[in-house]
Amino acid sequence: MGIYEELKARGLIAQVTNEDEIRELVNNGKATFYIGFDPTANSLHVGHFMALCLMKRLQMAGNKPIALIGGGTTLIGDPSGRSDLRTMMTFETIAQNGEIFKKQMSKFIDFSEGKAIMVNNADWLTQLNYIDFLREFGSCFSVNNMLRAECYKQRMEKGLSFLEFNYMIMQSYDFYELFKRYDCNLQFGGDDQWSNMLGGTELIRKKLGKDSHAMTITLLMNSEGKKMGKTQSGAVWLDPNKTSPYDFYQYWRNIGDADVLKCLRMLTFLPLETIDEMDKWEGAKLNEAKEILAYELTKLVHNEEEAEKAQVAARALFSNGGDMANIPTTEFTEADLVDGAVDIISLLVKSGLCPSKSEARRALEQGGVEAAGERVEDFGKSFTREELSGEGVVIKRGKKSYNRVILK
RNA sequence: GGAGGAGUUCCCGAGUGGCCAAAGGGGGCAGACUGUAAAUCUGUUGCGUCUCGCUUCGGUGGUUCGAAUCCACCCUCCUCCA
Repeated sequence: MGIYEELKARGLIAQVTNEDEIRELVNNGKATFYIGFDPTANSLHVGHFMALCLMKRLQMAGNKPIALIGGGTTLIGDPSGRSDLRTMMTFETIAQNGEIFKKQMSKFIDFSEGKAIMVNNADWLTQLNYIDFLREFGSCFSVNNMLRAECYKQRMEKGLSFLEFNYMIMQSYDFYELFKRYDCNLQFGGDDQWSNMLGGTELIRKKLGKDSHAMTITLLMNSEGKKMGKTQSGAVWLDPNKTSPYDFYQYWRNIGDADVLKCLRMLTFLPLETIDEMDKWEGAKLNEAKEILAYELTKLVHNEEEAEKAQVAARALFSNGGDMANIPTTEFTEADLVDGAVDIISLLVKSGLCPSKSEARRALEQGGVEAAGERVEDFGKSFTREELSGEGVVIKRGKKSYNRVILK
């Protein structure tokens, strides 16, 4: 089975420009492909992770990846998949984010000599001269066609600025530039990028008379049709400071039954046969598959040690096995003590279990708080210096949020 | 440039002088049930020194005892005309 067939079996491929030619390229390690990452935040998230995995798989099959940091395109803002206007980002923020992206990517992709390259489209996009560019490339794009693209259609009602309208042209130009510079013959991207990517292949055909290809990755949706990797409090980040390995592990551990197998196929490097075997599991047995998924992904994104810790902590909290040493902990100091003790509301807020005192009160009222294994309903409950020293106190908010508070 | 319409809490959306911290729905959170799943039912959902106070309805000023609601100016978006 070639890499193309494997990608297909894993459900990663959404759309392709020409299946036969792409299969030929990819299976024989003849593709030089690129994926663009717009540095809109100060960390990569789960959505990017999929693309990184895909790059890695293709790299292992002998193809050459180009990671494109969208330092230039981010100055414009991609309207695809968004219903609202993007807020403009400063040049400095974008540059900083780009640097962070670089570091995070190097963990997954081998960027050593000749194996892969990383480029930043700010290098060429910011050098463009408006009039020259319009004459040279503006003539290649039909506004009529662009407006037919799905990503713009959705925005016709809500408002689309000329700035954002240009995004497609910039992305198309990127592909053209990479094609010329590095013989990049294939572009990958999320399925919402399809129209932008076709813009590139068409531009290359018009300007250079050459064929190039595009392929989109299935967007990771859950069974309810929502993008995965998003939580109420935002994206699931790859940066351990933004999403702790424990939370990362828990995100996958809590995934819906209907989505486990899909995630195992798309995101892990477990052999397909192993995954097909798990496909036969049903009911409570699926919980094991979730544990495997959570462990594998935490290992990939962080490392084996962190995955182990997260698993031990989770088992300690949810199934009375393992030890408490690795559960998320908040340290208090003498300065937090009032009359030698800390009240429950402060503990809930400072440990991050509740975002405000009002909410902490509510949680207590509703019987959603446990401390040291006992339900707490009294607002005035407090914990003394002695209780908080040593092993500390494990506080539980709701069914799944735990935090150990300890006095240092 | 002209004419009309809109901007409300996490999201959608009601509210057109006091009874408004603001209906309803979605989402979130908590409780029950369970498998750390889904579905369902119940409660809850601005902040705080919490039977009370403070801050919110695009922005800034104003009218009024009292403004999300009225007035003025500004900003943003939509529709039609140019």
